[in-house]
Amino acid sequence: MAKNPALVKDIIMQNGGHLSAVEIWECARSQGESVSLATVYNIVNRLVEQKELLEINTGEGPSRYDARVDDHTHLVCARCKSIQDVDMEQELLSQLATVAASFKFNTHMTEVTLKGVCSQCVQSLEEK
Amino acid sequence: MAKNPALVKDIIMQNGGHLSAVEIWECARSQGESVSLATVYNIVNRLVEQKELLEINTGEGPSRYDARVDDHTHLVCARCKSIQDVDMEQELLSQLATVAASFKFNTHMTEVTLKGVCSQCVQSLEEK
DNA sequence: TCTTATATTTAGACTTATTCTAATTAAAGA
DNA sequence: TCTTTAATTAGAATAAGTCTAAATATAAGA
Repeated sequence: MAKNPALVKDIIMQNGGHLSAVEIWECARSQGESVSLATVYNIVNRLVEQKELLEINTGEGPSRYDARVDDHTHLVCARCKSIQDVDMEQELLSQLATVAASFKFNTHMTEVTLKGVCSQCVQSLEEK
Repeated sequence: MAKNPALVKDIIMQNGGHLSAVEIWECARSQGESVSLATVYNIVNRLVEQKELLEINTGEGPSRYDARVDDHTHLVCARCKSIQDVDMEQELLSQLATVAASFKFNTHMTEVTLKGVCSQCVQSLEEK
């Protein structure tokens, strides 16, 4: 993988923005990059620390890494496991920050996740 | 553990409301209940399905189970790993639901988690 | 009651996701 | 070049949870 953690971000962006470590690894290998899974984990962990990637944990399956790192909401489909990014209103964010501050909680990051069924899955369920 | 999944909920409530399966298990044993970890997992999984417990996944360490199941926000401390429940304004919830609906996303549940440092940890950090 | 059927519990093997370790390889300085 | 430092690696180790098949308990029927 050479000196290129940017490649990891590229791979993620070229593939919908939300990949697991194993998916990144498979993808890198399929493009002829010789890299070990351990290195992929090393790189994504570093990028997460540096806030260049966001780690998403849906509570099922492996962590996935999001190339978009600004505050936003995730729509996680329980059926197809897809993750959709949605903008978060600044107002909503500041509301949450205010609540947290009232508990003297020093917020570092805000995660908003809606779990449910995405439009495509709703549709394919209706067709049956 | 006899015929008593209610015991699991009791244990959780008597211990701050947010326990992992292993913690529930240890606690049950320490009160003289003979139960295996597999059974604890069986019970909590069933209770989560029945929406009598909420599974919380902080992305670090094991899942924890929350005895409070209505929509609310979690303040997760990165330092001491504590989880604090905070009421969620209905307005905020409906805002999120509206956004999701605009993507034809069929929301089943809403998770809002703020990660940061809790008041106690902020304090003990300042003392140094 | 005894017998059988059904449900619950269990220990331990297994799986998955991830980290750790120690060896190897590559890069950078002197 | 030789030496030091950093990056990468394979594979072992760990953690969390599930699965399986046997054991145990419970319930139901005769």
